[in-house]
Amino acid sequence: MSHSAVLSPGKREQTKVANRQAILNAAREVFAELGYDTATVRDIIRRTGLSVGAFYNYFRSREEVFEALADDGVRRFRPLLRACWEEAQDFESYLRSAILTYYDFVADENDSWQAGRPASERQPHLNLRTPEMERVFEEVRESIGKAIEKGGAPRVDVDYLAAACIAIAREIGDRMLERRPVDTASACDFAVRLILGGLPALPRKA
Amino acid sequence: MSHSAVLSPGKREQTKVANRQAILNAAREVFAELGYDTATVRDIIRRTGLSVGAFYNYFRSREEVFEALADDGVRRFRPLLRACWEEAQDFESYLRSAILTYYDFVADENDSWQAGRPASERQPHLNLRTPEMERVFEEVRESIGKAIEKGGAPRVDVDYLAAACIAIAREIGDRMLERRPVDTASACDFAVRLILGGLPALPRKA
Amino acid sequence: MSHSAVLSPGKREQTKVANRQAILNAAREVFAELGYDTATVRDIIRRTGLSVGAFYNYFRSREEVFEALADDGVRRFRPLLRACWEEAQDFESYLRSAILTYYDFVADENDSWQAGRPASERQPHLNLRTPEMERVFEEVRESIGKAIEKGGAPRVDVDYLAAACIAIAREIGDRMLERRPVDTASACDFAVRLILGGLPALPRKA
Amino acid sequence: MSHSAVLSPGKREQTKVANRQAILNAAREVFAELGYDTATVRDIIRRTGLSVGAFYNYFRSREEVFEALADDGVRRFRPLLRACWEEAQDFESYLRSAILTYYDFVADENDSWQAGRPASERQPHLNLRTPEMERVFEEVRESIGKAIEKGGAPRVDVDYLAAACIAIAREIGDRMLERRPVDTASACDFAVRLILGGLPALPRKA
DNA sequence: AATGAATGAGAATTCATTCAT
DNA sequence: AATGAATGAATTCTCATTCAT
Repeated sequence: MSHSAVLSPGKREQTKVANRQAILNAAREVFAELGYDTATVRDIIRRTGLSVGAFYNYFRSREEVFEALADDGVRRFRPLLRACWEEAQDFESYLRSAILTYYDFVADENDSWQAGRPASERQPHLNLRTPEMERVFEEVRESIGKAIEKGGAPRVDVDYLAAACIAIAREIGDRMLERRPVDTASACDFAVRLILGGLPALPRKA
Repeated sequence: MSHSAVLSPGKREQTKVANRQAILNAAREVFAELGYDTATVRDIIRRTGLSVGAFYNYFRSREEVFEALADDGVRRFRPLLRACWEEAQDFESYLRSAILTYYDFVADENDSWQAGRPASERQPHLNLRTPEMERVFEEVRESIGKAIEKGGAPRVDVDYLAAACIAIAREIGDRMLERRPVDTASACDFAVRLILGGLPALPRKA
Repeated sequence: MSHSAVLSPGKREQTKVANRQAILNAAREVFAELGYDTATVRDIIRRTGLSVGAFYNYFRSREEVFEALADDGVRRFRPLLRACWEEAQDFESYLRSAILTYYDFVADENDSWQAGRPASERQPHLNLRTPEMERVFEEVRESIGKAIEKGGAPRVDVDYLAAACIAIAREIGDRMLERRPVDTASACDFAVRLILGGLPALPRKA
Repeated sequence: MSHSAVLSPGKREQTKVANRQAILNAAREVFAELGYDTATVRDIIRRTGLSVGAFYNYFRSREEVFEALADDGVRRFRPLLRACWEEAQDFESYLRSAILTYYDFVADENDSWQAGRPASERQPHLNLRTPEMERVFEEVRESIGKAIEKGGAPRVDVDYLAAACIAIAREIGDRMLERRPVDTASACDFAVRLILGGLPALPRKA
């Protein structure tokens, strides 16, 4: 309902782009709510107000929409991440800006998913293991790997460390989204301190 | 023919309990290999030598077997975790023994899934996001929360911290299982040091 | 309706065989009435009183049932044709017995398709281009080829001749089935005379 | 772009009549290549450079285009056949000219379907059971019937005979098209001799 | 007229679950 | 209990046809 673009207003081209986007948005939602394998084409189009047939005008298969979704995510995220990399002076500053960028990104996505829907329908436990997010994470993992190698602690098990950083960032991120207000700054601070100094370095609560 | 559960040799005298266990084991395997949504009831019973009908004698639905699987995991894991708790002197010793216990547990599960199957059929990337493991993690999360509150850093954001510990332990655990030989001790060491002291505390590679 | 075997009577094995046969029969009918490409799985199972699912218990795909149908036809027809071959003294006697055998065969098939159905539902124009019949014809074509080469007119264009014999036999056969009573003997006589002596050799009508 | 039927060069100034003809031609091709049931409306219009919508300006349905195609075929063929009829002195001369006319006709159609396409894309087995050809055959059948009744062997089973003549002509015709070079004269000779004198009358090979 | 996106009925196939034996 | 055939709703995808532009 909320996305039904369709039918009358605007030029052909506009509708086309809008419909494609409506399907992508719906797919993002459905996938976050139902999980990758459970989400069906009908689940997706039901939210768009379009017909099954229309779906296949925009995407050749169920697979393809998830591919496109993933591409879409990285395409928007990659440049942000690259900027962090280029502006970073050391590992810490890179880590901090990368994680914050990620948290702002997901907070934003989350907002747009939840937007315009009654509190009763809010999805508290969005599944962040979307194909979109997986791609974003591959991106992050790689850049953390490079940052570690370049920046400082070279004799450490980089594979384990990158995996752990991702895990921390992702998990704290999930929790962050469940709190109100969503506070990306302090979540980021927590994650960075944990990675850099462990338990003793964590911020004390008031 | 018609009245005994035959087919796989050595399962000749399956009692009711044994059949139930056979289904659980098969389900664990199938789920680890195929993933929750992809695994079908027929995939499961095929490995047991039982019939579809028999499946429904032991479990009311496909759902239920996964529920039971989860219960089964915790039932076996909980006592081990409780022992850690009771023997622990401080947060560090608890953390170390809890994580090691978890790593030994999954390494073991993994072994038994892979046992008796040709190297060519080994599943390198078992899916550890089984319902079983999710429950085990809830258990761990809770105990970490309690340990933190009791043991040391009281003014820290416990929810974030427990989540991060879990994330680290789990992710490092996943990576550990993909290496040969599977080295639970050093994986545990890595995880504990990261949690307690962050990057500077990590073990250096030779 | 007419074929619904199903459900209660008889042993499991009996039902199984009967159902498989019911599907084959229904497929033969449907294909004869609707043509190969138009016939759907639902068309077939509708006549059996079975469910879609049951169809896939017996045949792995829509393709497979048509394969099986074709096999089934040849399997029954081939031995009859072989007998003609072995008993034939010359090309004429072979031709005559082969064509008669074929006419008896299709008359029989036709009977069983039409059996037990009200006159109003009789299908006057059954499509004999079923996969079944195509196979039968390949069989016949080959044997005519061999008979020609062996039996007599060696310097003739065998490929053209065999094709023409088949065409004559098939087409006269089609017409024969539309007449009442179905008279295989005189249809066969007509075809054989035409092939062996052309127009002048044809039987005069009373 | 938006107002002229473009795409294939040389079709720039398509009038209504020309578009209609373009669709018919495309349909003939597509049907010969793909078969009646497999050919889709989109297959057809793709070759014309027109749009789906345009198709429905010229034909009310997929059915209708095949109807029209059939009509088109007879409309072109009927006068040729009538000429044969009028010039024929006896049954033999009629038969010979009618069959030759038919062979020239199909050889021609076949040429135009294959024209301007690389040898690699040649369709060796064009489907001659098009609605167009079916109509042509009805035409031929009828005229053969009349020729027989008028010309000579009156006491023969005309229905069987006409059917057989058609069958021979058609089948030999199919084979003829698969040979190189396409030799309509000798194919016609073969068919006529077979009809008029049977096996003994056939031409001997060199 | 021409365009091509939208529609939705219908196709093949899968699979959890039931039930007669 | 055990068996496995039967069921039918649900899935992905296709395609003739309609209709707003």
